Amino acid sequence: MGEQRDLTTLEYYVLGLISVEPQSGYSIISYFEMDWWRWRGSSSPGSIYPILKRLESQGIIDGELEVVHETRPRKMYTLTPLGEELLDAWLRAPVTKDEAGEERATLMMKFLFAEKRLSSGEILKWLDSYEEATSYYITLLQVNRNPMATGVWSLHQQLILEATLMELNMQRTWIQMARQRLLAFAQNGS
Amino acid sequence: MGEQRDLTTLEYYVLGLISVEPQSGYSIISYFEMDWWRWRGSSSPGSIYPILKRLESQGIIDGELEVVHETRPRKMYTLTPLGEELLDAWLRAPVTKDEAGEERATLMMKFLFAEKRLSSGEILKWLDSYEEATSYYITLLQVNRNPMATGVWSLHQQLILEATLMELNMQRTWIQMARQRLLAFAQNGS
DNA sequence: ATCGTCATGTAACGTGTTACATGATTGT
DNA sequence: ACAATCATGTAACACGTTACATGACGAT
Repeated sequence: MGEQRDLTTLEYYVLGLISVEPQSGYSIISYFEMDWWRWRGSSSPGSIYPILKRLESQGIIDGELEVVHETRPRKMYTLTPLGEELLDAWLRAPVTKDEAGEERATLMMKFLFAEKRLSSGEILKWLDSYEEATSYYITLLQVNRNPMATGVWSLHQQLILEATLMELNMQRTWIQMARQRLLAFAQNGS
Repeated sequence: MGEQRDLTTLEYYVLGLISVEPQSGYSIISYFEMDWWRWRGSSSPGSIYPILKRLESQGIIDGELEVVHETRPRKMYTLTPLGEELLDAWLRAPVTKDEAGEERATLMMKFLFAEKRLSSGEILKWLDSYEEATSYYITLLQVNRNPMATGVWSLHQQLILEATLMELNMQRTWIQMARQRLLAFAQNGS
């Protein structure tokens, strides 16, 4: 108990994977190697096994040797109540302005794990905060866009600003689309 | 000289800033604090000063105390020929498939510093490689998109795939726009 | 006189990377 | 018999973060 230090993104990723179903160190590493939706970081044994030890010693996950039948023994980890609490708090946390500007990969990761752990109401609330943070950034950047026309910014700087704005607008469009799909799903389960 | 170790992204960032104009440790830190186009990383004295020492000891940058007039003394760094060579090689390197999927911020940083260091021909070639890498990813993901319809993917997984595709398409659109603007600029300097 | 800014540094720390080591089981 | 895969670990290292320390100069 005592002070609860902040977990790293990688640690939350591990928690998320375990929350979907119990995992061994090896299965977590394999998952990172598939890497279907672009999470940066190779995550070799050198990071995963120490993380599992760390989380276990803090009572966040619980590992026990699988009953050996047909296959080699492996240590399967599940979330403890504390682990569930930490993960859910992290998933529920509203998106801040800073997160909207960077780290889309992390946000998508949250969104992925939220599917099975949060209620649709909570997920919609989270999307709202995401949209708000994104909109905040868009207006902020558009203020900077004016001097852009007057030649304060170089050509490349202008183009980079343009790219950032395009990305933020894309994010907003996606959020709206996601919300509608979630609502449609909730209504007729299609 | 011996083996030339790889520089980190942060080190290249520092090189880029110095290439634009000579910098002191303090001015570099201030630049990071402005942070106008979203580069992740606070970059406090604890990282910048060691980097400057490291780069200087390797003959990549050259620092000398500014002649003191009116203001306090500070160590201003410039690129050595080796430093210019390393920076330019990094800027010129074609975008790989991996970089296209992640790290847009780093690519934009390259694009920023390329403005003053590469010829427009080289920049256009770089954009071509960027587009190729992006297109590669788009086709790769669209293959994965089919099973999506058949219900292998969960709703959230589908949406995340959708977001990734939207981002990649946005990047491609931006690349094409950037190319046209660069060409227009080269022709009539508007 | 004192506060904020300019300016440079260091020391402890945490975390992820790289590389290595081990060994059992399954497939050919 | 041998290679590939499953499975777990550790030790050295590099890098960035946090926090601290120092001090000169300019403004109020």
